[in-house]
Amino acid sequence: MWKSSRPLYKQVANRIREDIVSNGTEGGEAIPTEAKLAQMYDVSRVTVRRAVKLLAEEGLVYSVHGSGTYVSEKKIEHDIYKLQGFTEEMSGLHNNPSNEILEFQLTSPDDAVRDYLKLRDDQKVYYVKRLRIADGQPLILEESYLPYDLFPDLSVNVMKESKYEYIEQKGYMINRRHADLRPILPSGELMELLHLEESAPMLCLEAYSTLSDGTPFEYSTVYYHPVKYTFKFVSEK
Amino acid sequence: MWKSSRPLYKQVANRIREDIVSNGTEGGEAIPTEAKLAQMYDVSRVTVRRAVKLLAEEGLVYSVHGSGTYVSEKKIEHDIYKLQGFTEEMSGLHNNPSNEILEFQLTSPDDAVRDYLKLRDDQKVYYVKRLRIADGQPLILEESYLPYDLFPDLSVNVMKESKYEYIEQKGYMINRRHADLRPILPSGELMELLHLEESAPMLCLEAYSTLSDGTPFEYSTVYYHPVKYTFKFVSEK
DNA sequence: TTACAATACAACTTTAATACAAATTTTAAA
DNA sequence: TTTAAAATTTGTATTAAAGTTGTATTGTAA
Repeated sequence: MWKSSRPLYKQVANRIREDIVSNGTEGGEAIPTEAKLAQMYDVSRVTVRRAVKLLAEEGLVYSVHGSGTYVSEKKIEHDIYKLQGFTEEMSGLHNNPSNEILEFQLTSPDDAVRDYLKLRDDQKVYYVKRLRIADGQPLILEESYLPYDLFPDLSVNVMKESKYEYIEQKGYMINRRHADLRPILPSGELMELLHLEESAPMLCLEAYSTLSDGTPFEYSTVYYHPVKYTFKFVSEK
Repeated sequence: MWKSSRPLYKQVANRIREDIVSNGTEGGEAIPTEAKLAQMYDVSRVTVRRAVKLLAEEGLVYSVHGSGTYVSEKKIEHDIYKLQGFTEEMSGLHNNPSNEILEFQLTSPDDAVRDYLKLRDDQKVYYVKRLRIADGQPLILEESYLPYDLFPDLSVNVMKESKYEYIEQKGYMINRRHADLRPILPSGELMELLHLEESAPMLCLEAYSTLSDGTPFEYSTVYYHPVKYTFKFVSEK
């Protein structure tokens, strides 16, 4: 039944792969348990495990201890840390980046922000307004609101560096970022800060981010330089 | 030929999601209580809670302690990571979608289009200009170029229905879409077609799509109604 | 020696069942 | 109208059983 020319676990891996495709198993769906696979292909569970491990290393499936083995979702590799770095890279302008902190204050949030961050009335937030600069040119204006209770030791120096790096160093697990992208016409202040000559339409991103337990930890509005930034992205089915 | 299924709580989440859509539950309306959902789907309340938590993380619903779980207010959102056609998107929102074909002709592409679609000089393309309408309101203007060689039997009727459905019915596998999103001010023609009163900035998407073998099969420019359409990212870590 | 099989057990997840706490909404009483 | 109690609903915790993956050990055949 089994050729001995190739390692058995590789043959099994190939059969599992074929079956996943031919059955049209969708992303997120579970494949049979290791015990069942062993029975189906008439091999030992050890061999099945080696085969599954191969497929997992390929990225086709992933195993969850105690739960099962699932077919991977075909997702865009989107690094939440680098949404801004992503666009900078696209424009080829990631030279000598820096952050200029325009405002940094502890304040009471307005209702909209309080709502997004799910805060009680007495909770305060940091309001940070910073200009992101590359090659001496202002490219991005960012306004962020961060709950004081989550980041009691937030400082200007932190915001000059990587915000997300700081958050993860504190042991928080970043989970999702919900963002809305919309076109706007720049205000006078915005034109001044980004050194805009003409009032060309530009992109504005409104986002709130959550930790793995669902707690919102940031609400931010980001304004992108109209000429130097277009959003490029690749979506896969 | 195996039974493969998602975890129970994911199935429940999907059923709840479907029921919200099929029942036409409006934003702000409550969904059944966890106890009722558990009874309806014949699962435990724990499972229902996990499912609801999933939907809450997605942003579809939100729960209020002691009160209930409610459907989030929703604009028409365009999830750009889901490579989804307009028809499918709208049918998910039960908005009675339709397409009005403004132009349909076989022509020789200009150099830019020929370059994107990797065509020889003698190859021709369909040029289709269509207005996409939901609930009687024009929402999207799309200009597409499709190679004649790939779709020799393309017709106006096809373009009145779902383009991507047609492509997949022909046995092609859609793979990627490379897109570039940028803000513009609408032209006079655009304002007229989309029934815009004021010259508000709007979004324009330029994209080319490829099949799984890498063949480009479409180049298109899409203009989105500025008020009714927002672009939504959900990035996960 | 190496690859595979067989077995046993550990660690973890899922689901269920139950009880109670906390917040909101409804109802009833004053 | 105001206040207080009751009912409803979501949030949290615990326990338990069954199922699945992870790990280790030993045996077997080429």
